[in-house]
Amino acid sequence: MGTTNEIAYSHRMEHPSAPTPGRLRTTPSWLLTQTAAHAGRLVTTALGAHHARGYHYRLLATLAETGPASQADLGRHSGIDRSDIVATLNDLADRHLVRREPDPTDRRRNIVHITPTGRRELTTLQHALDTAQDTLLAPLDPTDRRELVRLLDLLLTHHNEPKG
Amino acid sequence: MGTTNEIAYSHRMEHPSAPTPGRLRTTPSWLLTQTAAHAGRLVTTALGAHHARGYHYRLLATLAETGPASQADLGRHSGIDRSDIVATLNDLADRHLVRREPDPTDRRRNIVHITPTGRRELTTLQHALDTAQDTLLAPLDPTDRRELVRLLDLLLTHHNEPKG
DNA sequence: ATACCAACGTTGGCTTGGCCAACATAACAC
DNA sequence: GTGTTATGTTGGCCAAGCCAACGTTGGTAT
Repeated sequence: MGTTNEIAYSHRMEHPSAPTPGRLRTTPSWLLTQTAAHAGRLVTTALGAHHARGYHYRLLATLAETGPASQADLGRHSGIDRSDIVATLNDLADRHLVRREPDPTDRRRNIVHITPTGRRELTTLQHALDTAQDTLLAPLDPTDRRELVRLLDLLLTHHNEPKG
Repeated sequence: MGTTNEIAYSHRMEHPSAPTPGRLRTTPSWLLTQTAAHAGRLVTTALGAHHARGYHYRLLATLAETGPASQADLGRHSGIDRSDIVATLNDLADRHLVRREPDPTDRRRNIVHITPTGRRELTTLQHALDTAQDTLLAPLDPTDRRELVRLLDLLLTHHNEPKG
């Protein structure tokens, strides 16, 4: 525990690359956030090539899966805050990837539709993302990839539905 | 591939909690960023109770491991940008957890020392973080935990040293 | 019916983490 | 000496994730 790490440091050391710490390399939260950062960079780059961000893809994907939905429902399904939904939908609507229509049965709600153009854009983004996944998982064989997905899914499921 | 997902949606559906999408649940980058978000919340909360943020802990931990170091070296070891190092060190120095001294052999550099108080604070933060790790990994048995760490470490190592 | 409360879309703002550009100073290489 | 590189620092940007508030509308209880 309270070991005093008075390591004699050599001034003029020439670290070639980036010698990563030791404590952190076994800290799950550190590993998660760091790998997530790498993943995020890959995804951002992949989507950025098509002028999209993570929220754009997430909303299009959610919309394609659930069908037309209210903004509140979209938020619940995609895990995006109501307020961020608004801004993202504005972007998507400006590019005609999405259409807002009033819900005749509830004048508070908008029913959001994905347009054919939006569906095409989603396909494009999906391809870009698939490539990014491959780059991300490059060092893992198929078995390890499935294992990783399994473990992460376990964590996500557990922390999403606290139930009690 | 291009399957048209025209799912008939039931207006007035009463989703109790948050029905997560399907495409995303098998997308590694999504799983990573989402679990990382959960991890981040836990860490932020844990550290926040002691008025610290991630950068504060990272710097203190790095400092304790490497011993006194220049700010540039700290940045390289911790993976934090030079400019962010400055601000974080300002915070830490204000709370006397860290001390900046001029490097007599190189007047550009500061040699940053962790103070005894800083070391105590680090221990406190470490405890808080350890607890957070347990909360994070709650649904995983020891074998799965080791497996997760192994896989994430593989990814991190691969993406950190591109070698080429 | 009236009063109350909950949900919706929207606006605006805030925080973390991660970047990048620029600049003055200082060290180093030629 | 000239030019290049490293350092600390300032200031700014972006994406993701939040939260509070407000006006409008629906539903519920009285």
